[in-house]
Amino acid sequence: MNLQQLRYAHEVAKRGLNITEAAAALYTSQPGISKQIRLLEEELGVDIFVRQGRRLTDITAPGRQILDIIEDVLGGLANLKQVGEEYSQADSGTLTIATTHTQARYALPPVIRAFMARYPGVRLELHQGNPTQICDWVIAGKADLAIATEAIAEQHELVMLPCQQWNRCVIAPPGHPILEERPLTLEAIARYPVVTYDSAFSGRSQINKAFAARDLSPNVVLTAIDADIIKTYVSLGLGIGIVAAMAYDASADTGLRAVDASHLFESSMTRIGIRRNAWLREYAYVFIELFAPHLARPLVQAALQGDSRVDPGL
Amino acid sequence: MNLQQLRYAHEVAKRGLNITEAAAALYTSQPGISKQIRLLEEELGVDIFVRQGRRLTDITAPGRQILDIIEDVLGGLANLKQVGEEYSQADSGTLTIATTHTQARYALPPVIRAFMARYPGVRLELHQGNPTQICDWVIAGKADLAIATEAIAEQHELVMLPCQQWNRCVIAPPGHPILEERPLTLEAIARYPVVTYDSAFSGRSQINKAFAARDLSPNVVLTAIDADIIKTYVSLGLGIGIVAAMAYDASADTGLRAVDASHLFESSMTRIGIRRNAWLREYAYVFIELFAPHLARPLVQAALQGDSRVDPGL
DNA sequence: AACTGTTACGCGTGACGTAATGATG
DNA sequence: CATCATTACGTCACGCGTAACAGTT
Repeated sequence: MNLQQLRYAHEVAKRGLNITEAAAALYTSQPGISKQIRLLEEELGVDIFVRQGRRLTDITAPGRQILDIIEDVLGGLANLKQVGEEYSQADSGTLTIATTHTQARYALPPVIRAFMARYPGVRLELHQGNPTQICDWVIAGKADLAIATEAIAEQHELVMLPCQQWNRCVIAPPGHPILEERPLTLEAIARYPVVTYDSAFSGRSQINKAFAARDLSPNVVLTAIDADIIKTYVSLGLGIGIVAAMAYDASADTGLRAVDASHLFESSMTRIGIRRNAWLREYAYVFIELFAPHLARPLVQAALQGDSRVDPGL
Repeated sequence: MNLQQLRYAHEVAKRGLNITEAAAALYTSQPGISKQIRLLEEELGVDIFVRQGRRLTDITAPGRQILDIIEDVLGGLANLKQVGEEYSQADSGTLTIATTHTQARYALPPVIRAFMARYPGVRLELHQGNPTQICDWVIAGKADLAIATEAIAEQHELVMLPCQQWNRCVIAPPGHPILEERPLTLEAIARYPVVTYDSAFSGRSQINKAFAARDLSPNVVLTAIDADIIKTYVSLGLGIGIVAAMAYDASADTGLRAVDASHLFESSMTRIGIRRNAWLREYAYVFIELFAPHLARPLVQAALQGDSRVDPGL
């Protein structure tokens, strides 16, 4: 058995059972992969892939289990490298964070500022995407941490740690009648055109749920993936906006007014997602704790080991 | 990086940092191991072992973490092989159980009989040892399951699943005055010479604890690692015995009488120990469920994944 | 006809074993 | 002097790439 064989099988599975594509991705030849996979299957005594004639069409039952284990093993190898880097260059390296616009724009800046001051040698990479992409990146090892809201129903490969709870507010241009509604109701909101998040983002599902529960269908005239866009169009008078409360800054958003809407929508939870069993660099733990002070290192480590007892409240 | 390198480093660490010995154990040459380990260290950029001159004297801090990860990776490889065997020969293979005399003699026979009837093609191996050895065997991959009482305070590498609770009884030759004590007390027991388990076994610690709590020091004249020896000497009149209740069989042990002692000693728990993240053969799950019917497969699997929420009461 | 996986084959690297050397107690 | 790790070196095998071949759509 061979590490390459494991990498090959993994990549082929990842690339939709296409050996040619896997070969290209790994900068090697198709025949090499083909052969090594057959050798692996031979050694294990089980086929991993279903072949119809000369084409891979599916993964066998044992194949699924084998690929799961291979993922663990390859994750372990990545961890080994991390340990090496940690000790050979403790204060330099890269921290890659996959996150959404909302987090990157409103929640992360002070954290990143503090982090950079503390670890000037660490290169920070911020990858922006939707919650699904973000999680995939972390699972694939392309990012160390995912930071998002509602980020996908507990994937097995990821450990999700609760960070902050946040609520929404309704924004409108000054003088808009919605600002006079006391108390603010869903029914009132439903009377005006609404601008809010795209359905893949920022707990848009919470918003839908709240309206659905009252049998209301808001007139959503525009959806965006970030609050800045929403605010822009609300200023233009396109409608009223529903955004994360943290996205409204009274002093900066002078052309807008906001009304708290905590009571209308279930609050959302920002979470950090980390690959299960991942080995994190020292500075990654520091980053996490800067972002969510209650997530102290030992807690995070216990959670990474799959200890579900550790569920740090909020 | 290379699987061999990982195996080498692992074996060297296991063999007390002796490359020569590791080479012998792996049927290869010292220079090969020496070189491959250096290559691994070079690739990771960190020393795993502390060298004083030409001798390995210790493991470095990163080395400890690296070796931990290596253990996981090698465990994964073992799991791959298991999957292969499971599917290539579903009903044949080997199940290796490490256990103590008490379990092997009194608790396991009916289970093993049932198991053998169901899986005639599976070779059963029973390795007998003390709780410490038993756990080590499972961790080292020499055995699939450990079955023991009080088997060591929760090792991180092992998942321990509670199986049965059991109590003790006092045995004595017919006519012995202890048999007339109603109710039986620790003080009464302390008046006679006692024969019981060796301190490494069968919750001997529970016995000590009970006496210590009353400031009594029983006159232990003989300790043994199994109940058969104890019973033999009790029959000879050497003293009274304290054994697991399951070890006394009124119909078979005609030269002995027993008195329940559940109220005197804290009850003990038989547990099954399995390597964390191990991949078990189908028949291993069946065996576990035969032994402890409440330990259904999904429960055991969840526990193996390190899900500590799963703590199946008794 | 285009695409994809498999077989055949030759090359080069790299892992391994033997022998020799260097440290250490 | 015995033990043990490291260096040096030759050998062999295995993984890889190229080329040709064989199914699939």
